[in-house]
Amino acid sequence: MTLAKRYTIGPLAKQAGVPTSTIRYYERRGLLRPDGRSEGNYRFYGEEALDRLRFIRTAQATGFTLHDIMSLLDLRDGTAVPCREVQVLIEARLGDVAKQLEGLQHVQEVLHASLHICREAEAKGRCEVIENLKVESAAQASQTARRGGKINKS
Amino acid sequence: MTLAKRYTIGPLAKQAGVPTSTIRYYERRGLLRPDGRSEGNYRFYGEEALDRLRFIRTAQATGFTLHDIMSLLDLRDGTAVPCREVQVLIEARLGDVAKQLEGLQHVQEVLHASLHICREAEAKGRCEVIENLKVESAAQASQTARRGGKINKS
DNA sequence: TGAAACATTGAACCATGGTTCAATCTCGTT
DNA sequence: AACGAGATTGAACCATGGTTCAATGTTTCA
Repeated sequence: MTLAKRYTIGPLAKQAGVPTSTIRYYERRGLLRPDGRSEGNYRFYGEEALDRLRFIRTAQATGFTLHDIMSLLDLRDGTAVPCREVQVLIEARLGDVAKQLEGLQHVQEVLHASLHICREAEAKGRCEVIENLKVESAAQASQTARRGGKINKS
Repeated sequence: MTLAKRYTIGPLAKQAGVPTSTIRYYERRGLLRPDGRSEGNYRFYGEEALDRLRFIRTAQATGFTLHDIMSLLDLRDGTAVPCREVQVLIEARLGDVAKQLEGLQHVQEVLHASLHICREAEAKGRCEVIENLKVESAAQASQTARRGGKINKS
């Protein structure tokens, strides 16, 4: 059997690249429980905690809210989740993700176009990007980007 | 000359698809001033206000913060348009968007795979989705996305 | 003239995702 | 034993992007 490494909160935080305060916050939010407590009441964590933290950060970076992430983690943990329900959840997620992808791709196009125009205009001393954004914005009935979380200045 | 239409805040809000409270909020934040006030102190707006609102919503949907949007609007309003600054903003946003796209695509793959496995497992009465998610998350280093604004549930 | 619908204000409130603080405890080292 | 680094707690604080409220004023239409 593998002799499990034990992190206290500091080292874990360092490994994961987040402040300890954030880890405690996640714990408050129910996303990450320490494996246990030491003699002197220090939290300790194993490798999975690191996994979990990375999972959280990744999911967050892709626009899931902490709440969503909780569900995902529940799935991962297999917390009494029958296959059917899992499928429903995953399908819902996939729908969301597809929408987000579409939205983002459109955004990317608009930005690319704007940048291009801006660069060209620079030579002529006249910036038309703004006009462009204006037009594009008028052209869109109304877009939706469902969410997005603020993440640490990397 | 074109007889300018005058919106009061309500109709403007309806046209733009945002609550009036949001329009007042934008005003507080310095993003949108009414063209003037009526006899009875009602705000009134012209067509440009609508443009401006749509611009704001679009820019927001593309992940700019209200603060960034202010800059963009200032640029748009300014006679002299510093193209360089616009470019910097856009480039930053493009970087973010690219990262988000990558992340989302990965998530999509993972979810697809999970769904597939889940469906197969269903036949065998055993759900292995969880293990899969676990593995996938471990495979990722650590992502960063700079920001993202929450936008109205459409 | 009166009611309904809409607008005004400032201030308080909300959710999200955290950070900061003060006072206290524990650990590892010398 | 003592020092510093690191951990503990709950509570307060922060920024962002809004929403809600109460009390009051304005418009519109019958």
